[in-house]
Amino acid sequence: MSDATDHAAHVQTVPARRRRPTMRDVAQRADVSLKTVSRVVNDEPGVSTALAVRVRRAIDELGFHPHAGARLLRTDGRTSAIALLLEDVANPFSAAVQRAVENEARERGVVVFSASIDEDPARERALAREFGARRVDGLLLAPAGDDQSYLADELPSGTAVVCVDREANGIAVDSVITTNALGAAEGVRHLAAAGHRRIAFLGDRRSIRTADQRYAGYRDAIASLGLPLDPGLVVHDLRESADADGAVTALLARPDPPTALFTAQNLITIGAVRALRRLGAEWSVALVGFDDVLLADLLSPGITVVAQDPAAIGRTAANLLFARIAGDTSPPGVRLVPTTLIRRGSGEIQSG
Amino acid sequence: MSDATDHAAHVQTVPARRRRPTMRDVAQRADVSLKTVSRVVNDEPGVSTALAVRVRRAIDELGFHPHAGARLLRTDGRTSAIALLLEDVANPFSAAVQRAVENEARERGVVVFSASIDEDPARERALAREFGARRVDGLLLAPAGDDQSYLADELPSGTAVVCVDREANGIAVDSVITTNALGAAEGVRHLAAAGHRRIAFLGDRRSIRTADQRYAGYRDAIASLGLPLDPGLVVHDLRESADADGAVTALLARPDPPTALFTAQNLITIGAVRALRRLGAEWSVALVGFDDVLLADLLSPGITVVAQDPAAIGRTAANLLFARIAGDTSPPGVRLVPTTLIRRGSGEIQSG
DNA sequence: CGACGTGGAGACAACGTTGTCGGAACTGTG
DNA sequence: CACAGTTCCGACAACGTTGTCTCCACGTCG
Repeated sequence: MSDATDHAAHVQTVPARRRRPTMRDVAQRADVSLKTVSRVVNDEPGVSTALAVRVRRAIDELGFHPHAGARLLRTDGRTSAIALLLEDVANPFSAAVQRAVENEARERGVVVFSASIDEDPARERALAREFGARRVDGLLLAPAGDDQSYLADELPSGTAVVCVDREANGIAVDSVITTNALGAAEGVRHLAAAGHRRIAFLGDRRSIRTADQRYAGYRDAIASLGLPLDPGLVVHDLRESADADGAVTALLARPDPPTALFTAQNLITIGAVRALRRLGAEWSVALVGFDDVLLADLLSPGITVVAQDPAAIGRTAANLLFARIAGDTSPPGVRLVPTTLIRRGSGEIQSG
Repeated sequence: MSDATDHAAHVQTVPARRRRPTMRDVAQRADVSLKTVSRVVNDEPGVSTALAVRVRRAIDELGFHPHAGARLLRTDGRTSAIALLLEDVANPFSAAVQRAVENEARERGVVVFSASIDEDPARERALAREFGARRVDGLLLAPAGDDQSYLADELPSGTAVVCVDREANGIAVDSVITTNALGAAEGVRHLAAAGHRRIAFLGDRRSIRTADQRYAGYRDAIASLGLPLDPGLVVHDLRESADADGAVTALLARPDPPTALFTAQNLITIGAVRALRRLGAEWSVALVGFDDVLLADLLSPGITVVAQDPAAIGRTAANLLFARIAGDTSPPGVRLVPTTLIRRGSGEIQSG
């Protein structure tokens, strides 16, 4: 058994803290001027090979590392860093977006600061300020609050901003969002096509713009299908899996229960599935969820979903941001990323 | 339908790029000295209220934002930033670790840079250098390569380092890791307790230390149970879900197939489940997976797993790192985070 | 042989901030 | 009124780096 392998051999201890060597130290050791060291470090021309070698040896011997902050100060250029503010990096959707952004950033040698907002507008603003002070080149933001006009105050002018997953409000910036209303409507119509007339809606807080758009899609689809909109079948404000579980349990206990469920967010979908299982109703009540879930295909029945494309969202947003950083000044707009209906069984259960 | 809501009203355009205001500009406008502005910004004593008000108004009018880089340069203090280098932020395990680290960092007003290494040692080193140049206070690293002695060269002296999920090699730093061998052994013994004698092992690349430790646990358990170690039942090098699917298919096609599977990583577990389903063997072949999977409880049968505790790992590692940053110089060591066996059905299928 | 590039190298200032110190304007005391 | 003690404020230097300019030692060409 070897959970903690022995690594006493070849250990190189981290040197004790001391003043970090600077270019001046290198210059002294190599017996050249400060500027010559700078030239070598930046691969500027105009240094003879002999000197360059001497300088490089001094750099190695001293363990010199250029100070990115000082360089930035002098050049006042880009920091080659962007900030990514998402709802919660642990949510699979956010994680996929983050990964896509990182891929784009990597290609450009840009690093990514990331942080979770947790649906807290105050935290959203504080984080924006924080990263603004660090002079990020751009900010990718999934807004939690309903007004982002504060960005004009908190961000140094010149900081590019692109919103992901949700639109910004009160400020003119690009947004990249899922076709929430269209996708939700498609999911609802899919259920109606299987004969369902009593389709429940289970959603997150309506203050979340995407949640509201998905509800709008539900409402529109119900109306265009000529079905009555029964407020008793609509539940908002579900924040976590367990809330959805409870809501489904309550809905199915009604005298006139729904025959189909539309769950408007991934954690809600999971809670609903749990409830249906417990009630033994997974094969009698139809279900379509918004946003895909890992393993959804392996359940019985498989979960039919309106899948988002987080990778496309992240990629598109990152590209827009880098274009802005590079100087693109075209009028900002909204990019829509389409959804895909994936049939797996739960959404094809017939009514009655 | 309203996926793109109209936000033409109340739009406040981002000002065009211009020189960002500095303290000097503020000083000029408020008709005070540069230093007085500095005092106000940092809430230092020794400024009359009247002046402070004037300065603050000037700051607002100009939209001044302190330059974190310049401040750092002067104080040569902490950057209040740490870097988090994980295998892949999109993997649920990594995402959970990241989230836990972020929680700890948030309490301390520290921001987190994060990046994915993707099992590429060269990238690991490049990222370490990158963040070192940005003078992060500390580095949280899930090493991909098998030697981290390069850290002594790439990192400015004084940068704290703690390894997560995997131990470092060639350098004396703290590590926080799961009890991989013990956990794997427990999973295997659990299968043996259900009467299985032919238990297959499916694992990732052995170059990954955790993968190797889990295999060691498997081997030790098999030996201590007095079972023969059949090399034909051991498959390494499974990199993704599909690889595992193929491996299981091949194993079960053998004349003497295993009656139980131990899958040593979450994606491998998923691939194995897919294969079992396709072969209709999910109720006849037992399965225990290492690392938990979302929705594992809703499958039929539920997937029995040896669950890791990524939140505890992240929390512990972050706390260790902050202690080091604060000056803790006690000898570095390895912290082990225990696993938990969660019985859900697939691991309790009896042999024969 | 003199004027002229040309390429290598260094001196100096500047980026935006903060620490140190010194000075001016008050206050209260003998 | 002289004096010390406060309180408030500003001049200056420094942090580590890079842009600009200058200088010097070459060779080269007319």
